[in-house]
Amino acid sequence: MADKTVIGNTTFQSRAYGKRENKVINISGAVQFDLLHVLLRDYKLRSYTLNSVSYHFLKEQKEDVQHSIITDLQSGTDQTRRRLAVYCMKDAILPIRLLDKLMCIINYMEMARVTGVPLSYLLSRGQQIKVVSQLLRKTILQDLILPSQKIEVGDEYDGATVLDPVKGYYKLPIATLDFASLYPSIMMAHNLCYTSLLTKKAAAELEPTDYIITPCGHSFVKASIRKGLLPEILEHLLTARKKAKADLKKETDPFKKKVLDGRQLALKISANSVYGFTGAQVGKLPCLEISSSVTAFGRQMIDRTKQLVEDKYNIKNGYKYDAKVIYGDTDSVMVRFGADNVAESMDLGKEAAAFVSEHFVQPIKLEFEKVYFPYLLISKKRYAGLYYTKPETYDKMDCKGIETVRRDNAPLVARLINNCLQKLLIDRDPDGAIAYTKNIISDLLCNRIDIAELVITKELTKTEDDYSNKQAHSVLAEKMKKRDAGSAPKLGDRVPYVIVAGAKGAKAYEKAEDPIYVLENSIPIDTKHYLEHQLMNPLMRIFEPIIGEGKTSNVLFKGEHTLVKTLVTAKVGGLARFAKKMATCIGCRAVLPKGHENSSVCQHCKPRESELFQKEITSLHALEEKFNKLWTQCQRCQGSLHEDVLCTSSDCPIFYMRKKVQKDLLHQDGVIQRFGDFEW
DNA sequence: TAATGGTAGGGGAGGAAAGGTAAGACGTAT
DNA sequence: TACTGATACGTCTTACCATTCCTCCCCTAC
Repeated sequence: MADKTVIGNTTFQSRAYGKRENKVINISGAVQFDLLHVLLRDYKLRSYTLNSVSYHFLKEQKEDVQHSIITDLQSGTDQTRRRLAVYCMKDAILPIRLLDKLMCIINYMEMARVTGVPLSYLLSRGQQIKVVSQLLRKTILQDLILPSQKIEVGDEYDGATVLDPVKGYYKLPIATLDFASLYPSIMMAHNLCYTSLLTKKAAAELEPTDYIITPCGHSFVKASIRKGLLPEILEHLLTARKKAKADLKKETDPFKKKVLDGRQLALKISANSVYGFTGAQVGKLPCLEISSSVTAFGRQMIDRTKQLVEDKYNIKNGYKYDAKVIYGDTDSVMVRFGADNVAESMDLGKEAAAFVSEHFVQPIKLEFEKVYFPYLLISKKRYAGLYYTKPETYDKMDCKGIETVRRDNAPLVARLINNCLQKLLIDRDPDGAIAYTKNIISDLLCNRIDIAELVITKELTKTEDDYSNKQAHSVLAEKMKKRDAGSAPKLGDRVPYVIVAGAKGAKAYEKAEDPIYVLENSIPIDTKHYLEHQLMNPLMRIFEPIIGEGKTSNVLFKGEHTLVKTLVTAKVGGLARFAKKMATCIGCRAVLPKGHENSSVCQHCKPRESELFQKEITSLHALEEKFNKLWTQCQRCQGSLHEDVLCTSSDCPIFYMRKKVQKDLLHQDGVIQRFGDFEW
């Protein structure tokens, strides 16, 4: 007998995944596997609409039909109902294709098997349940019972050390040494577990050789006396991962290769979340003695590593150069050995990794991972460089923390910075980068940048009332709710917006607007805001170390390219409401005298009227051609060349272009109309 | 209600507070 | 000579601004 299916509300909240409100239904005998949740958890994207995700992974789009049109389509003709059906079918087929392509089911099944939780838990619950499940698997073998602890909120504990970076642009290879699975290996090496934790009293009764005292003053009994559960779980996970990695290397079939890769990834994630579990204060079994000891060991180790490397690799000890640790974060150190070629740096890196590993308890191991050459170190957690794993060629350009990998800026910024870095790091062509940047700035100020490139998105992490400061995306979300509650962003959604021209001194949240609304109402963009608040600082940060402090600002932001601004006037709000539009001459833009408002040109330009008419006709044709191209492209996308385009996909650059050209076309048509009585 | 991995850190934006300046108010001397 | 009004000038208050600092918020590194 099947249960009655009912709809319920759930909220899920965690620091990693944010807060979301969902509807749930119970279906007996079937596992519900929501692709949206998979994507939200596993991929960091600028937008999570089916359209945008499909384009991202499958390079395929679907028609986006606004909910208000659906009723019209249904109650229309056979033809419109057919379109609705196609739309619905696409809605169903795309998720399946995505599931397939991303191998979601396979990876999630692997995870479920490794951690021992039902498949549905992986999407409806957090990380903790997986660790609890593994703990229970172990405790049952040892006849232990997991206590049901009352949750009490304690203080936060100290985390990892981030070494102060020696900022700058490095033209010498920088070797990177990493501890492999740092926190799990610390827990294994020092036998840190609930079952090995000693009270002060218990420690006093033991021989000093039987237990260790961690850097933050907690005592744990050694594995020889009693081996902890957590180290056992971790061992199991990491040996399984090693095996999966070895199998992965042997495997030739690309499909099975992906499966094994998914498996080893799942194992890595599980191992890492064991530490997080002990530090999760709002959790099943928090144990800050363990988590704070783990981080304390980590802090000690990174300082030690820095010292060991710098003390050994110097001219005094017979090496060619003095090595210098220029940066390090949690489990890694970046070393400038001084060698000027990648191969030599790699050799030194490998040697140093082996040397340092000797100084730590098994299974802690420092590994040589890669060389950056050249390397641009901007600040803590922000750097870029060419990534070498073999001496011959670089594998990729690696960017950490900077605008190219962040989702909370305009795509224009990410693209510009990325291209500049390519020119600076790969081509080593600062002049080319500067010229390119100037071009883009000029394009921006002249309104030649496509609006899709200017859309900023931010996640709505709480409801309006919970925000103590006004934020652009939350204020806009509220505004959109008033316009149309159905399509407005909800809690946990990413809100797209652009900054439009507004009164002088207006706050950003007053100038944020829905991109589609902007298009439909031809609201001008505040290009200056984009230059000053989006482009300027990131550009300064990457250019300054390379072309020199002080002069960057002059080179990039002063000069002709910033003067070609076209004046834009707002059509809504501000003073614009009181301004009266005057008819101007199409030839010279002079204001037409009273009584002549309907003419096309002024007296002065009259002789050139036919020439001007030709010019306007030409640009009309150009626009028409452009529009036709975009229209056909959209028709192709919707899969029929015989029907109107209804799509309003706010993630599609073509949609924005089509809308813009449509507006331009209308305007141009108006211009032509003014020549009305022109005689040939 | 039950359930929600961790800390470190950069950087943009808003908002309060402290600081600077010009205009006006007021008093005084001539 | 006494009184009054006009003017100039200095000091204080006030309103308005730009700047600084702190906090919130988002996102990322590990």
